[in-house]
Amino acid sequence: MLNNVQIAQIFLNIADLLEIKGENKFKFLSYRRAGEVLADLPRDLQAYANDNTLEDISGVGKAIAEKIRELLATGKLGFYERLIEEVPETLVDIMRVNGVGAKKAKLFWEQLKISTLVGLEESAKAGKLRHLEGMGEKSEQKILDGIASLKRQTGRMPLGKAKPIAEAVLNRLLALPQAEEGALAGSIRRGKTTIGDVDILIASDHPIPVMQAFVETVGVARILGHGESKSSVEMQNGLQIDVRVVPKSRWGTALQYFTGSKDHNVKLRALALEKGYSLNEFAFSPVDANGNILEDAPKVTFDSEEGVYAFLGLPHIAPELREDSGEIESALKNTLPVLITQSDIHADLHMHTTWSDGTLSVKEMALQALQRRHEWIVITDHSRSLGVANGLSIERLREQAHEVRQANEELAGKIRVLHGTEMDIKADGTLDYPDDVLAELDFVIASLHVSLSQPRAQITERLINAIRNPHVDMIGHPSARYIPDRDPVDADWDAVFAEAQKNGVALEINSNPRRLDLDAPFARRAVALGIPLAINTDAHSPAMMDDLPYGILTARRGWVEAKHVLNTWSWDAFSAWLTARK
DNA sequence: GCCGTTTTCGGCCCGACTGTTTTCAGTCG
Repeated sequence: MLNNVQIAQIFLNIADLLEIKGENKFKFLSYRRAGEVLADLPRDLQAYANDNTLEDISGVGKAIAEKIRELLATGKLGFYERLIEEVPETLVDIMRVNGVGAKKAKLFWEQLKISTLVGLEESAKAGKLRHLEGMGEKSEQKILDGIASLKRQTGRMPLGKAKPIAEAVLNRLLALPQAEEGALAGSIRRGKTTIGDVDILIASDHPIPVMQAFVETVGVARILGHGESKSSVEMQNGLQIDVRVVPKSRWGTALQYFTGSKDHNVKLRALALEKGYSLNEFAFSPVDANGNILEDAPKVTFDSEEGVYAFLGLPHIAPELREDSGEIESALKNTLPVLITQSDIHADLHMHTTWSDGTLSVKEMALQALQRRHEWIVITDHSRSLGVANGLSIERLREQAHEVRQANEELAGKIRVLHGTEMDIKADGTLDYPDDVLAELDFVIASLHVSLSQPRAQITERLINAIRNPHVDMIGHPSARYIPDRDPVDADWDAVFAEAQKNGVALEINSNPRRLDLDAPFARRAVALGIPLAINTDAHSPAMMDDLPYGILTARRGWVEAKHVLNTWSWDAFSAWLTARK
């Protein structure tokens, strides 16, 4: 059976092929939008189909819902098969080359019978492209550069890797005397799990020297564009960075605009039009009844984002929510969530020590946690079957209890240290410690680490079996994905969530930027179902304790409030929750 | 093809940069 991502990809391909065909713009845009939405759903499309709620998905109407049903039922789509007989499917690869869009793809295909990336590269090398209308030597070279770049690319970069690079570039630009203000915008500011390219915004009345400094930044491999107020570069590690410079007086509209997402902005502009204004990155411009800008009328500008939203009659919408997934409707009704912030967290329920594969002792971890103002932590080393991580035998687990007790005595009044485990859910579905051992612990995490490619039924059964054990308090990194190398496990998440809801078992949002698991759409679903969450670092070293901001970003993207998260609660509330579970 | 607190029909965002042009189309975000 096709999964959501595969079905989404088919719609994205349809969009590209329809665009090449010259089909109505809004038609192919609808397919593209559907593709983008489907890739990010928190449930299987089959589940929506079963509930008859496919058309409740934003961007999915009657026609696309019908196509999804056909794909689910047969694994094929007649419409798509007929389309790729007309337009070669491989043209979508050509459109991935920087500088090649639908029109160029069509041109190469019709004039030179080029339908593959290899064919495009050969023709460009042979100097055949330059003679086509609208093409020249420079465009031909640009295409060759684009193909080379595509070959280097390893896909989107994890947030945790891209963000520090982006911040370093931003700080260099902010050090320039001409730069008045600067910020990361785009998907990094929204906290997306993976980053396609980096957007940086600088406020300055002297953009040219800022642009010059940017394209000369250390680590730049290639300059993709270099204008007065906008430039793009490709870094040596393949990351693309775009910088825009705007005057300080327009900072608010510009930061809003360049933070996106595209769909969020489209909705905001529609809202602006209802109020008689056209909104762009510079200002609100009054329009006439036909939507034409009144050139003589004064434009409205804002130096803060709050001003932009207020002008539209909205409270400020946090960047993490700006995905057009209901945030504007919610803002209009004044029912936006009060999103969790890092300062709400005062505990960490998942951390490792030298007892298994961590780098510090129990007390040393506790001292590190204390430095980060935590009130309590849970030591959760690996369990016995995870040999590669030096998992604890029952005997060693009991010895560790003594060390935890000792740390508590030494740190009394400063921080509480709880004794827990990150216990493996074994391949056969059984748990790694017997119930009587689990009963001795303060907090029990159950996690998947092995046999992650099992079929759906088996993975689901393992998770559900763990949730049903009365001693299990939380499922750690539930999908076990590892970005970008390992996909999430294939499970019936509807069933898993239902079981967690029934048993009051918490689900983790793991802050490790390679995990970020639960992902935001799943976190949002957990909130809707009233399943408690915990945002933990899974720290194996003190440095990893500082990954917490990534977990917070993910939670905020999932509309999570502090009250939904166990480690924001007071000690009394948390211990009462634990006691009630025992 | 989708969508609706004006609408079930008639809208659907818009500017910078590039390379090719002699005034603009294509691409991108």
